[in-house]
Amino acid sequence: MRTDILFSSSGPVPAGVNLEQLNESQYRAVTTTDGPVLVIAGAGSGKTRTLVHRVAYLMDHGVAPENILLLTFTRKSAQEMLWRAGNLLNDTCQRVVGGTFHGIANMLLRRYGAPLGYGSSFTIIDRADAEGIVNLLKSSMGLGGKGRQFPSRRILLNMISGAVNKSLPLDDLVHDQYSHLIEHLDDILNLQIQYEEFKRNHGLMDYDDLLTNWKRLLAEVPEARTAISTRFSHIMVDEYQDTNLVQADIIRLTASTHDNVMAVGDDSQSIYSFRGADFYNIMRFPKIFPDTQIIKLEENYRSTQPILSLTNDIIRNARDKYTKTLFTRIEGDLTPKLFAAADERQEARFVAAKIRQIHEEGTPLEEIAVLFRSGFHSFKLELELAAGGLDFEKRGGLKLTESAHIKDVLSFLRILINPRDTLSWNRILLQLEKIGPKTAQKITSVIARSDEPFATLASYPAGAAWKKGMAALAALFKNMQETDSPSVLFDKVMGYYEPLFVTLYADDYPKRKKDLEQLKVIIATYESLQTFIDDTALDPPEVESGAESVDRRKLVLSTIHSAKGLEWMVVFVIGLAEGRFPHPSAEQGGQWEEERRLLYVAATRAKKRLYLCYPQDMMMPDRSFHRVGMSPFLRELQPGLYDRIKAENFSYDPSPSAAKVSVPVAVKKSEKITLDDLSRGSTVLHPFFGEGQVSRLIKPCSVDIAFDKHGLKTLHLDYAKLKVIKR
DNA sequence: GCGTATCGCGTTTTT
DNA sequence: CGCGATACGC
Repeated sequence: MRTDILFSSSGPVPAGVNLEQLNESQYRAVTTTDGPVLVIAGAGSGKTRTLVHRVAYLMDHGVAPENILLLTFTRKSAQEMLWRAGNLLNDTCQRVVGGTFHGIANMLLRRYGAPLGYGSSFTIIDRADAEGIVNLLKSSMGLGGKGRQFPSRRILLNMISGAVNKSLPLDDLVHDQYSHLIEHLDDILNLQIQYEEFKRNHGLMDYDDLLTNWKRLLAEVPEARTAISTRFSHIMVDEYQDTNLVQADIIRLTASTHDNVMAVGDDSQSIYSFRGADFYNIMRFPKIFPDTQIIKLEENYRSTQPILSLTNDIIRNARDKYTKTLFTRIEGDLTPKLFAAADERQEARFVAAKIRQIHEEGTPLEEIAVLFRSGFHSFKLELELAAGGLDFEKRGGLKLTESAHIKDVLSFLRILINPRDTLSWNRILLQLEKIGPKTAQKITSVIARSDEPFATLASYPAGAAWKKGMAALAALFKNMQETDSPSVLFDKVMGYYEPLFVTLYADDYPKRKKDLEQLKVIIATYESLQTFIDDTALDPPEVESGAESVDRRKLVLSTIHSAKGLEWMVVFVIGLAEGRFPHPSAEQGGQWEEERRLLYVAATRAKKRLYLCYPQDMMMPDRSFHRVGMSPFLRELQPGLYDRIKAENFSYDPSPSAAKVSVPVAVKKSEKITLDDLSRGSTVLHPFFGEGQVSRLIKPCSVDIAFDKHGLKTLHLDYAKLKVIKR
């Protein structure tokens, strides 16, 4: 057994182990084996590293991997940790049980049979499906008519799920957060009842149900509680500040026989209260688990001091927080920059031009990110980047499983698992000619009530116009019931769907076709259709064709929420204007503080350079233009912590699309320049900086160039689009 | 008159 | 993408 290998200064280092150094606090956290531990960790303090090492440490001290439960919020982060722990031990950690709260809930509920009358057979529905149900119910209840200001289904769903997660009656919640909706309270309560009933009748479980059922399993079935609690002797929870009350209860109950819980979190990064996360959970942890050891991780391993000073100042005015004093030993002195653009267009151009410049100075594109509050804030920038030929990846927008054509295909498969899945039936029926919402709903309601749904479909009295379509559909399902291999089923669905698909999406058919091919690859890795369906609802796979994943040198555009836990060398935060950040509806009410933390999360993603940008002239909801100031969070900052960039000091090419698109193409086609093509004193031409002389060659492929107009720059030859004028 | 097809526009954040 | 308003066909 390798013992104490994890703290590099205190033990022997076995060969082949890629050891990351731990500091003293991290080491203490890693090596505390029994009893509750709360780790308060600042941004970039090596939380993940600490958890990874702890998994390895426990296994090294005789804890069987299957007794370790690692709870995270995204599957990606669970996978990353297990992979790194496996590396550390020169072994795989596949037997460690690591996953998302929802994934583990699904596993346990199927194993023990879900309480609440579901049995062990249910279909997990994602948020879009839940919205669909609410919409369906709204129209059947006659709500949302023309003149009435009934709240949108998104708000309704947030309220319903908020009530579950916060264990509050819905009317309290409405008083608390949605006072402007109080006149609709009766309708909302009624809708909630209908929604719960609908799910139960159709064997559908949403995210909230997964958790409440897990909690009830633990709380109400003593044998299950004992079995689960003894099975998982060590529980670790990442991002504890993002847990809601139900999740906190789950953790307490799961640990009921041993209290071996280690929770890691940063109260300053709590940004998910809208989905029930309770900021005070992390404050309460020591009370829930008496004798908790509290360990603080205060050293920052990500950002330079100027960035850290600015982010500390953002959080300085927060109301409640654990006091942490973050420090760093990372060197670097680039002060964060603040750019006040005239309007959105100039903001977009500034960011695009600056990205191009930084990229050509040698920073790879995948080390640059642009962050914003809401998905649509980046629209202008997306246009600008596309015009300039810069490749980017947008996150936090549409997921693969949210695009219409993928949903279509999944619907067939989901019906096979759960023939009473009304939403999927609806979707498929609507594809047929001459069947609209009304007809589809009629057919669906008959099918859902039937004991033999497929037979009912085949014998449904079809109208003359759509008889043929119905017959084809019935034939497909008859055919599909002959096998249970996921990839064979997929092919059968495509045999039926492809002709429809071509006419349905005639305009962008090839692009969507690629997505479907990708889906086929993913589905082929599954042995059971059930697992595939669950996974796509819980954590949709990313859209990434094989070719792109090899060469993924892409700039990232992301909502701040989707950027949590990640880091980049260079980060731009855009749209930091009044009325955009904080979100307008947060201005009164309890959301204000959370918006501040959101800005904190955004700014702490940056390692070396941080740019804060805002447009001074913006279109308002009523489509008029108004002059606005910078976000109130920026106004609070001490002025010395950032430099202002004046708009007039930054010139940009007024016609980027014509000039700039042609340059990269031409350079790509011609052979790449290497160090052999250059020597000291060579004259080169750069599309942005103009002419300059090479002053120094840096192995393996960088050069210093003194530009006539822009001074000395270090450029990376793989990225800079240089032309040699004189060797 | 009911139901289906079509076009234009606005969009908080999401496991 | 999805909603609402409007236009067309049975």
